[in-house]
Amino acid sequence: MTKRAARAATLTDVARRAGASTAVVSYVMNNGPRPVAAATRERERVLAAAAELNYRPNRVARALRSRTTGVVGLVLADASNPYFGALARHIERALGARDKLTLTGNADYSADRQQDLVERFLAAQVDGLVIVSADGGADVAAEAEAAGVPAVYVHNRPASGHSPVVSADNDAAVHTAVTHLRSHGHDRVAFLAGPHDAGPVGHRRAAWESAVGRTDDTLLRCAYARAAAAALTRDLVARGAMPPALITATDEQAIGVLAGASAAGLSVPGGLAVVSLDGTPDSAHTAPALTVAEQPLRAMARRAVGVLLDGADSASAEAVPPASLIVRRSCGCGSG
Amino acid sequence: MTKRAARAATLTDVARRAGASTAVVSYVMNNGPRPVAAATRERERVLAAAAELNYRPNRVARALRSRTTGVVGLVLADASNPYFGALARHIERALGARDKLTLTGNADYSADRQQDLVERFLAAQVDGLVIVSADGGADVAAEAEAAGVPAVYVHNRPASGHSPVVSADNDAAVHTAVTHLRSHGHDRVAFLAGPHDAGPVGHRRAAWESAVGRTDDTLLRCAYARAAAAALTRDLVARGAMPPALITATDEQAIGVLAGASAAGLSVPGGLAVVSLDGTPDSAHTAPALTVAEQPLRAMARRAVGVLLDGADSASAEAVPPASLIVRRSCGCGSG
DNA sequence: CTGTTAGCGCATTCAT
DNA sequence: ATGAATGCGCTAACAG
Repeated sequence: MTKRAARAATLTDVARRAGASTAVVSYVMNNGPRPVAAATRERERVLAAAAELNYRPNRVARALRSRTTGVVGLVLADASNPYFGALARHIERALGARDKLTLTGNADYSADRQQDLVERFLAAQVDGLVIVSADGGADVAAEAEAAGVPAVYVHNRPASGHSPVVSADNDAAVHTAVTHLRSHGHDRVAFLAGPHDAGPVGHRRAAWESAVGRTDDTLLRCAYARAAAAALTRDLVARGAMPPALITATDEQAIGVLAGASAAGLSVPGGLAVVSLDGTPDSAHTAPALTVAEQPLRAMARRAVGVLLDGADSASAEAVPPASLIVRRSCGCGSG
Repeated sequence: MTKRAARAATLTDVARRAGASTAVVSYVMNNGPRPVAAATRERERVLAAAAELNYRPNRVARALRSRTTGVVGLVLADASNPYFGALARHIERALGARDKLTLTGNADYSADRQQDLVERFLAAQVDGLVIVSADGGADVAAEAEAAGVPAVYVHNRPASGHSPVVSADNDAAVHTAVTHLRSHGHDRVAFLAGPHDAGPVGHRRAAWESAVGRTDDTLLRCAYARAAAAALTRDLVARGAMPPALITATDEQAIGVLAGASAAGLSVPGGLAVVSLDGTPDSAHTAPALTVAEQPLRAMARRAVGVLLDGADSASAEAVPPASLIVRRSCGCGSG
């Protein structure tokens, strides 16, 4: 209780206390754009005054003047989904490394809410926008760019979009998964897709079709939710209709399948071999551990931030490597 | 490509186009604080001009003038941890319902990084701060309050802190878990604690001790990570030292235990009954599904936001209910 | 009911 | 090398 909550110190306060002008103090605080005599700077002057007053530059004022906030908006379909959550975490980290603050918003898979969030972020004068949506939605990046704000899509770009997009190599991932399951002697490899074939996850279903190269392998469908996949699995097991080898479009579904199999008394990988396609951290500690084609989320995040801040052809915009197969127990490998 | 990225329209632009003053336009945009003739407002005037120019109020300028940004800073230990991630999601939602934008930062369990984030958020003139740390750290809320910015701790408050804190009722949760396991006939109930007994999770270990009321029940320890718990479990099973009934301090550990048990061939709940104490969404779809004492994360988030924005005694600051037991299969209940 | 005007805190140009 | 003065876009007091 030394001091009552007083008005925060401003540049003017520091200047007065240091017996200097606001211009000089500004030059000192920003190391430029003009030189300041070392004596003025240190010797019982500017720096000292700033420290004594516990001066903290007001970024709002700075933003108004310099037309740049140092804040980037991150629009997510839903951070509760571990895939998006992990992506968000990497994006926030990459942004922080570039000295940007992250304004985060969840659209809950709603195109309207996504639109609203973008509107708010634009009003907040963000320096850029990273958009991670599940599928569909308006071309909000175009809207941002019309307002002079750069934007990047990650994971999914709406059909009508033309802005840069960073996505994983789904074809390679699916191909890898199919090949691995076949190496276990599975002639037929079923696929658990989403409810509709929209978006990049829907694309995986097409990749599976072309990878198996035949038309009689089983195509299963359910929502991208653990509970839905678990229910489907219990039902299939009860009807004796569960195929022996399965690729799931997402980790969420794979985890649901494992839960359903456990509840139905079906052993994995004994009675069912499973490979998933995201490779989020969650997949490493399921029972049994999931074999996955792991998407390089961190590389995707770094590339997205590079493209956003430096343009698509900058050196900082390193390429995204293909998914890599991580062999664990759910496919039948290992001492399971 | 209809228009090249031009300077965004300002209040002045709208005023000029509508043939009105900036004051009137401001009154219209904000519905106040003074009345405006309906004719001026609608009839081919202000609203029309704003729409034609695609006017979007600059919140930075507004913030500078009104000394309030409409942005709240959320400092997290680590959003990758599903417990914190779920909490963050609820907090963002509660903040959105109050028309606040959320600036999110992850401290990665580092006190230094947490300090740095708070500094940045304060410089960004946030209207408030929500701090979710694992344990320890400086009393950053006090620092914020010294700068005139309200702050709330969620989950954990550092020992030296005096700011409001919203936390779960750990004692009740642990007691519930112990009682349930005993009802399954388990005389002894082991506990898997964290590496040190710091923070609220450490508190759970003390609650367990008092709940079992004896000194010879097994106390296990490992890091709050799935991998650590899985490794510990494999080791214990290999040595034949795994107790038959176990309460884990966190869901992360419980999931690790399940993974370890699966890898080691130990059946749950057959050979080991497990109850966990967080109840994050993840716990519902493990194999087998986890019985948990579920923390009311959503209520905690709402209360935190209520306390932050309206003060601790406001009506909006509804109380946090105790944890509720969710019975699933890992304890031995159900048709497992 | 509406117009004019003075700052909010800072970066920067123009003088010195 | 430094100081004085201007304006970023907006809100709200102050005049009509």
